[in-house]
Amino acid sequence: MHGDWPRIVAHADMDSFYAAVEQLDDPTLRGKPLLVGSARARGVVLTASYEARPFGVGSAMPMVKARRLCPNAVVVPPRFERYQEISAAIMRLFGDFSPEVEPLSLDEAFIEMTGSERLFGDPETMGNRLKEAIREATGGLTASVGVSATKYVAKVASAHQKPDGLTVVPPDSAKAWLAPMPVARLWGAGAKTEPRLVALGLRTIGDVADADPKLLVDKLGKLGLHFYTLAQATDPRRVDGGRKSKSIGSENTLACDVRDKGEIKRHLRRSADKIARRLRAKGLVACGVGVKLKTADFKSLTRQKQLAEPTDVADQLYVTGEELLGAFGHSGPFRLVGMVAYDLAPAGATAQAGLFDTFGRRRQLEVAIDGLATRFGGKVVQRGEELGAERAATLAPNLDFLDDEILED
DNA sequence: TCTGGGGTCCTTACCCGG
DNA sequence: TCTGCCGGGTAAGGACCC
Repeated sequence: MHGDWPRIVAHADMDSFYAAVEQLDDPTLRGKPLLVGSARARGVVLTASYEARPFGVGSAMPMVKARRLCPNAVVVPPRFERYQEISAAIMRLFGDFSPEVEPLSLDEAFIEMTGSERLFGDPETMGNRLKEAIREATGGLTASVGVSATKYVAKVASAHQKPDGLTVVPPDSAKAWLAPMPVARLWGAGAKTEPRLVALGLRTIGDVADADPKLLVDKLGKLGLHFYTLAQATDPRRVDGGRKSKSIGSENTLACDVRDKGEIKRHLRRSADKIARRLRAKGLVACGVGVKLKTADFKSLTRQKQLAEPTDVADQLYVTGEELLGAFGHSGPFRLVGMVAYDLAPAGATAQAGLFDTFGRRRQLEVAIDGLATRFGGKVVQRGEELGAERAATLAPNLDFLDDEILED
């Protein structure tokens, strides 16, 4: 029935997750068209229940438009903590199936199932077991699952039959299975890139698979090669359960556009508070801060800056944000104010050191403090990423010197 | 009809030092 | 000393995803 499976990758995607959770928690909402999203001015639909979708409403649609299309819909504001709670339970459940689970968002994840046939059966049985486990653990939420030999095909497969679907695509038929689909299904081809592909005469994924890869790279750069690889169904990316977040942000679209510096600063302050709280909750510090403004005509402007010292303190984020505000050569009005913390590193675990590398250039390094305790077990960390021994030796040829520097702190 | 909030990744521009 | 080139690092912006 199925030939060689060099790898087995599952992709699980919860069906209209936020709306389904609301219907789970409040039985009176079941069977009704439901829109989850802010009902404030300028709000959009986060998720529409399946009962609402026949009216033509969907994610990212302005709430006013959705209500016009579906006047009988119930609108409820999102409860992210609740979705997070259920998401965490589902991700833990996936951990019972595989040590390699890569969440993509609250409601979907890749699960590396290679080598698990003996425990969970053939790919189709695996998929059914995943679905059943989710239903049981959540008290009735459904997921759509795709199983194939690569991440991309598994992801397309999970979307193939929704809701409550299971699609298994054996590796030897994956390329042919993708071929008739429109190029918009390529991961990374959105509103801007899809027309570019069509303009090149490429309408289906099969067209891209048969195209000259040199032409694709020439016209689309790295993205072109990415599309070519996807279209061959040979996507080599591994399921990566160890991804760390690279930034934490908070932004707000205002009820009406503002010019007033004082009001902009108040929003900045709120974002700084929120970000600092989330940094501390995750045990992280930020080494950089950015401010984002969106003009009334939808152009987004950003300014960013490295911090003198990594921080998880709202005041320090805010002070830098305030400074950056002066660097915008635009007086508004603005419809959105936001802040981002980036270059995240584990809090407390690192201290900064400036030192000169073998080329005599000054480098910012961070040294794990828990490593200092054992003096010779120290890891060298740069921007939160552990450096390999070889690279660390190049940047910091004398770890003793580095230890001494830090111990004097 | 009027466009959210959370992110990631890529490209381009520019500065700096050698 | 000036100029060009190159590479690394950083900043800004844009496209995309859910």
